[in-house]
Amino acid sequence: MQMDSYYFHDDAHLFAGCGVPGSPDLPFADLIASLSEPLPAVVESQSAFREYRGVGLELPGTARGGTGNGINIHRRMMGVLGRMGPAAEEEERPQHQQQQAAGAVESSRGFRHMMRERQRREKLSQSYADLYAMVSSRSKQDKNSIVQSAAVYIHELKVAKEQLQRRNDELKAKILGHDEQQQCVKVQFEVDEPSSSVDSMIGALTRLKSMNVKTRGIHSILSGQRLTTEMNVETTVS
Amino acid sequence: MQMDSYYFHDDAHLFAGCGVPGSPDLPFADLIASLSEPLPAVVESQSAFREYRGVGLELPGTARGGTGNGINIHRRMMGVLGRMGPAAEEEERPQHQQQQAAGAVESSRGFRHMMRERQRREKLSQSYADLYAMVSSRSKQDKNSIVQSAAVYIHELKVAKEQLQRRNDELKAKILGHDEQQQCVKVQFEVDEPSSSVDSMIGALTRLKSMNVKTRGIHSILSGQRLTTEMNVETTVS
DNA sequence: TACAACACGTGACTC
DNA sequence: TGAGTCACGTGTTGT
Repeated sequence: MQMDSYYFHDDAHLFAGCGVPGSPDLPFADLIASLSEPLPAVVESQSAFREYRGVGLELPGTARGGTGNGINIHRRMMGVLGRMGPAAEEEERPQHQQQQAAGAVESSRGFRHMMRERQRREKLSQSYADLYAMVSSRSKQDKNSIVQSAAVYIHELKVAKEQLQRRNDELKAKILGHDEQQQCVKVQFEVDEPSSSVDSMIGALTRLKSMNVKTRGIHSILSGQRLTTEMNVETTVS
Repeated sequence: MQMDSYYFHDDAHLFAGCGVPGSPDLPFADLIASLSEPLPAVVESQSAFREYRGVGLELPGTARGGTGNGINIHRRMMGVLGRMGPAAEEEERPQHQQQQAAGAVESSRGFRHMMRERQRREKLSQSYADLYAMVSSRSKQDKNSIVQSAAVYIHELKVAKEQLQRRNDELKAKILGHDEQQQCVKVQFEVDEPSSSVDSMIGALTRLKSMNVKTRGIHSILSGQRLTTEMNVETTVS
């Protein structure tokens, strides 16, 4: 008898989504959807897993961790071969406490393992959905596209951020006059009525300063009613 | 007899990685590692897949694509129930060409399916490795961490890029004088020798222009040897 | 010891 | 029909 070894526990329908993968608007949330109609308790195939890890021969000589991967499949095949024993379906066993406890332990272990894996998959699906929400404009809904698009998107964003940062620094340097392409020019003008023009010039200088025009030096000559001022201000070549 | 239904083809060891998942420096490339020692041809379990998709009952009444996810597990369970038939292990069959061809087709189909799935997994692992190279500084190596870190990283990069873009626009507006916080101030000065000062003023204006100081208006009065100029220039309050 | 993470083969489903 | 994708349960390995 060919057993499919699917674990259809009675409580499994509380967790199993078995969703529609190609659903276009719910990409990876099909596991969360709870089932509406209760299953009428068709099978109790827990006993089919009684021999679960029954003849697990261990083969401790396999060097784990490295390049020797071919041994693993051999090992597993040997396990499959060794596990080809009697099926032991749901007939009454000798009710020794040891066997009962062992069976319960084994069964609960497998069940917990399955549940953990199911939760893990669900969590991963949620992470996929979250990531897809970030790249949905440039990616398809399948996992590979999501991961690839995320990688290229992160790369693009990194590059864009870097050159934006550079451009920002350039602009800031331009404003602050810390550009190395700056030049000094002479701005020369004269005002009369220096008693009042001083204030106006100070105001003008203040304005110029507020315009981030940095003055390198000021040479002023007050002669009579005229104030001749020569400023070295920094400017930049465009 | 319980059959595990693992597909251990003879050529399978050419592709099967069976890697070490927790290898710390090769996170997802363990599939690529080829096997060194050839397996000495232990089993030929192709005939175990002779009844592969033998009793696939279809249940066409299930509305696919939507919220009806509970039907799927029922359907699959019905499939499992219905497939609990005679096993048909490796005994000699009547060698009809039709059955032979069918068996070859089925077997090769299952094998190709397995290979495709293996390639798909390998591709996905490569994508994971690529994505991990993008987020390796802030993520662990497991899949869930990679996907989650990628999501939050993309979010952070988006936010950073946006505010960098905003800051950039602000700086650009500050430079170009397109700030809405700008004010007009009067810069008033006078020069004599207007015949030569025109050029100097033009030069000064050019310099001011090259400094991105935008002039709103110029009012010049030439009286005698003096040029009185009043400019409205835009400036910004800090 | 139990748990977490993974790769695997497989059936279901979609296009 | 066939290729592609997915979720599933399972065995294995590292912590």
